[in-house]
Formats: sequence, C-alpha cells, structure tokens
Amino acid sequence: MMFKKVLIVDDHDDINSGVRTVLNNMGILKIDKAQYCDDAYLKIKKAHLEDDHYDLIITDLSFKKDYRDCSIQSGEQLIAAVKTEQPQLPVIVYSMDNRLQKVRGLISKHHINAYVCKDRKGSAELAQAITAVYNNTIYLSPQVSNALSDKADLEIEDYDIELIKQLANGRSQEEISDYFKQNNKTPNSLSSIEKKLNKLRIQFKANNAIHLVAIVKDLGLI
Amino acid sequence: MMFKKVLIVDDHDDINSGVRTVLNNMGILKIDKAQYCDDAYLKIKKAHLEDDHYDLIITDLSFKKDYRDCSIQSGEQLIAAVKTEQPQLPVIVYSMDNRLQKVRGLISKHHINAYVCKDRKGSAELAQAITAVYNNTIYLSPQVSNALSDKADLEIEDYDIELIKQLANGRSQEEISDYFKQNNKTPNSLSSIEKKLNKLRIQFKANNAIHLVAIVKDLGLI
DNA sequence: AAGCTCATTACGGTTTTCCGCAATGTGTGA
DNA sequence: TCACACATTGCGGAAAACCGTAATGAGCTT
Repeated sequence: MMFKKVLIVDDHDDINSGVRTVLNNMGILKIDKAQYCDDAYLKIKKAHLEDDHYDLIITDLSFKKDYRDCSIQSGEQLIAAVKTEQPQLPVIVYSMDNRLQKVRGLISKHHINAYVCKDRKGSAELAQAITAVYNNTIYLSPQVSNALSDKADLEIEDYDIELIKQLANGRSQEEISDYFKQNNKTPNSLSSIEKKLNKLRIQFKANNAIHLVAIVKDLGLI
Repeated sequence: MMFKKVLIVDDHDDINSGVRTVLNNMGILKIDKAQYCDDAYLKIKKAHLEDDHYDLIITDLSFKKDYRDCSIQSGEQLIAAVKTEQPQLPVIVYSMDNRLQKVRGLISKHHINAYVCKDRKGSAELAQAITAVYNNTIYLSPQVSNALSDKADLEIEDYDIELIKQLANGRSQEEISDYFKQNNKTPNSLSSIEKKLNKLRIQFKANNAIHLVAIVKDLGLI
C-alpha cells in the first residue's frame, strides 16, 4: 500500500506538476496542490475537520511574494503550524536550500519526516523519500545526509552567532564593541572581538570577515 | 499545427518533467531532455547532422556544477553556440532570473525567441510562449515585458554578481583585480573594483563590504 | 576636429581590519 | 596560598578597505 491523499505546496506550478508526476507513477491519485502557504494551511485544516485528512504533505520552504499578502509567508511557518496541530501528519520538505543547519533545525524543531534537495535527481530522491516516510523512516538527500550525524559546527556558541550577525548587519568591530557594552554582553572589548573573530575564521577556514559571514550564511547558522 | 520535436534543457529533473507535461498538453510528443549543457549541445548538433533537427529548444540559464566538468557551463553559452550554428532554430529561455538587463542582452545578442520567468504561473506562460514563437513573435513574461522598451536601469549586471561572488569567496580586492586581469575581465584595476563596490554599497544601502555580501546573499543574487 | 560625457585608472590619505605580543584578570587544583 | 591555565584587554604595526580627487581614455555629438 501507499499514501492515498497528498498535498503539494510549492509556488512554482511546473514543479507542482513535476511532483504530481512522481506521485502518479507511485500510484497515488488523490493529489491536491497549493501555491500559497495560506491556502495550504486552510486545505489541511479543512480536510482534517471533515475527517478526510491528508496522508502526506510535500512542501517547499521559500515562497515568492506577490500582490497577495499572506499571513504564513514561509514553508517553515507552515510546517510549524501543521505539526503543532497534527503531529502525526508526515511532512516532506522539497527545497533548493541545502544548508545543513537549516535541515537540522527543521528536524529537531518540527520533526519533519524527510528533506529532499531540488536538484538533478530531485524527483528520483523524492520518490525514495516518500517510500521511506511511508515506512516510518526519515529520509535525507545525500547532500544533507550528514545533517544529523555531523556535530562539528554545532559547537558554535550563541555569542559567536550574535557576533557574526552583527557583522552581517553592517556594523564595524568597534560599533559591535560599543553595542555589546551597552547591552552588558561580555566580552566586549575591541580586542576580544578581534580575537573571537580570528578564532571563528580559523574554525570555518575563512580568509577574512567577509568570507566568514558568507560561509556561516551558507550553513544556515545566521 | 505545432512544433514537432522539442528539446528541454534544465538540470532539475522535476522541472524537466513539468515542462514535458506542458508540451504533451499541447500535442507535442517528440520530446527530448538534457540535464547538462554539453549533452544538449551534442544532441542538437547530432540531430542537425542527421537531418532530424529540433524545432524548438527550451532552456534554463543556470546549471549547478557537480562532479562532471562541462565545457559549456551556462545556458547563455549554450544559446550562443546554438544560435551561431543554427540561427533559425527557435530558443525559449525558462529561468528564475528576472533581470531586465539579462533579458535584454539575450534578445539583442543571441536573438532568443521568448523569455519566460519560472514563477507561480510559469508553465501557463510557457504554453503561451510556445504558441507565440510558433507564430514567429517574441514572447516575454509580464515581469520582464518592458525589457525592450525600458531603458533606464539600475540593475545589477553579471560583472557585479561575479565581483560580489569573489568577495564572498574570501578574495581581497587586490586578489580579485589580479584574477580579473588573468581572465581578461574588465574593468580590472584595483581602483575600478573599489569604485564598483562603492556603487553597489550605495545601491543596496550597505554600510560596508560585509554588509553588501550579506544583503546580496539574502536576495539570492549569489 | 573640437567638445562633451562617462568609464577606467592612478594616487594619497584616513579608517578599519588583521595580527602578534604583552599585561591583567579569573578560576581551578595542588 | 601558590601556581598554572585560560580568558580578557590593551597596544602597536602591517595590511586591507574606504574615500576623494585627478589624469587618462573611449565613444558620441556637433
């Protein structure tokens, strides 16, 4: 057997139909789609109330804004809403984003059941993911498969994150020093901040501060 | 009547199948696909030599790198190659990129026949584009429809993106200057690079280079 | 050809970052 | 309490980024 009723949430209509093809090939026929998170949420809620709930949600993470203003603006918000109301409803994320920390967060915070990277073999992996999730196992695309095992970059502290965030927001090291002093966050001397950044540069193999911010952003840490 | 034989060039397999669905719905049955530009180029060339040429090419612009090293690395390069050898072969670009500048360049340099933005209504627009191109008219998605008329542009160019990418990869401005000189990319003096970055900082309201990279990364431009 | 605009390059000075070293502070175990 | 390790801070010099200005060059109009 297999899932019977599935909802696809993705703003791109062709990906929507690409995923639909995958599902059809697996013998799944009751397929709905939503191009906005708000629509998706309402459909899921309605189906649940009418006792005709979905067996599986497949959703993207990022949604382009257009003339409609949506209360749910990202896939992660949608997942959070769905999983708090129906924790048993399986969710597969299907996204371009391949930041490990992002994946890790989705698994630990919202307990998503699979993460598939949109890529050359995206739909093949998606099929695998669906089978895996049906058998109650978590599936991760190879690109992000070490999101659970790899702990190396988890050892970064809140202080470091805050520091790099401030950098990414355009503040100079001196401004950050002042800012930390005002907020009683220690260490806050210019020298200490330099030293911290130096350590972080080494840790992430970055040539300079710009590189560091880029790397940490790619990992999804900030 | 309609096009008979079409090649789809896109690295994402689900978009590939999404486009295929669009074509099927229009009654087009002979459909090939390629996930690498090199493959696409060879297929087009082979079909041409065997007198069984394609009637239409639908291609993306950006292709992710993987283990294969390709001589043609972007959709634009592919288009350039194809259009110089077979100028009469219609090409439709189907891309996430919605920069007017880009569209304008593709039309003026390579004489592409349509530009469709991957978006919520992407596949519907793609169908329109195919019909339009079949009737020998150029089609542009609404988002970029004024690419031909509008001339005042504060848009970001490929050069700028390359420049910021280099920054994000940890190179110093001097190293970027050397790199550009080696690759014959102009302007390449340190002074020019400083000036360009200054303009970009103003354009994106960034306090410094770090801020600039962070902003542009958030916008998804790099 | 002359005049104009604009892009590119060069250069000097200031600010910020980067880096090493030294001084001070803090906590832990002998 | 002393000694030791380690974190924090301060400081000075080198490198890089930042900023204004000026010279040169390329393209266009008249």
